[in-house]
Amino acid sequence: MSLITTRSRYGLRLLVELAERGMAQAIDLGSVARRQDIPELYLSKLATPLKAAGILRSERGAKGGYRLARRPEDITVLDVVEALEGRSSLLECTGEPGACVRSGECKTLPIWSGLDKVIQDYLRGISLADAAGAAIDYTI
Amino acid sequence: MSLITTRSRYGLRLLVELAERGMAQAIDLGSVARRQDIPELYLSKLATPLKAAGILRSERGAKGGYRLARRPEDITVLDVVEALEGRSSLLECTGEPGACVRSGECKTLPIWSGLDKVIQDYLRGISLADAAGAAIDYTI
DNA sequence: TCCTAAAAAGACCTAAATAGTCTACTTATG
DNA sequence: CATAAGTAGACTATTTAGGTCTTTTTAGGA
Repeated sequence: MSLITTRSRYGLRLLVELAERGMAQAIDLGSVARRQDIPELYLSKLATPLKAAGILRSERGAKGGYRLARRPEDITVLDVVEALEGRSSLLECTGEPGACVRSGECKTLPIWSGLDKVIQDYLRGISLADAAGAAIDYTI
Repeated sequence: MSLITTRSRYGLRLLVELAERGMAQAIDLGSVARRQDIPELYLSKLATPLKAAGILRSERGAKGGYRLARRPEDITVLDVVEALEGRSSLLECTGEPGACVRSGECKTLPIWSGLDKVIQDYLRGISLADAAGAAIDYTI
């Protein structure tokens, strides 16, 4: 239950690179892996859920590779994180109702739910197009 | 590198209960553990870093126990999370400068730094007094 | 048509973090 | 001085994260 693991971090770097290179041609993972210093076999495992989420399209065979399935403006960082971390919520107790028997009386649950919302709102507000653009200071 | 583990969740429940019961009398962990359904031995291990962080005070001997070291209004959820998770940042690559050799060129780093800030600002904005009060909807 | 480059799929492995337990010891109050 | 409490540290189990290996499938080009 880690919020941001290397899955999200590697995956986002892959997608930002694809966004930068445009959607015209398919790009093979090996070249991305080399440029980004990410193990190719590991990166290839991240591609599967990204395809399932409708973020990537793949083309097999020679001259094959990956390209974005949608425009960079239409893919948010939240889409990527959810596809790769495989859950919508960062906490068991806020995820499914009934996960915690105390949820009715628990005074801390709203705090974690609120945190969840803050995180999701932030990640939803950044698109791949934003990320691919010039270095932006999101901390302001 | 998990953002919110049972350490933070259990620890916050302990502190909220102490905040609710006031600072007048020391409260023993055993009774908190029973009411909150938390293994007492595990809870007792969380007390140590909370003491070190100046959040809890302990009193030994018969009629001993724990009480808050500061007023509930002056303890934020961020204080608690940092004391229990033992780190200030949720990501290696944003934590220490130089942790990632690519940080100069990395287009995704500012996104994670911004996330870090958003989370810290949120947690810093909630005090134990807030949490102990009536159920608040922090998601609004 | 065969060769090669690329994705697909799934088993497998290792290390680290998390959650929790056990035991022995120390301290303070009634 | 008995007892209820905290202190300290080793120990264990489970899960997750990170990464690797192998085989198969697909498509383009000489």
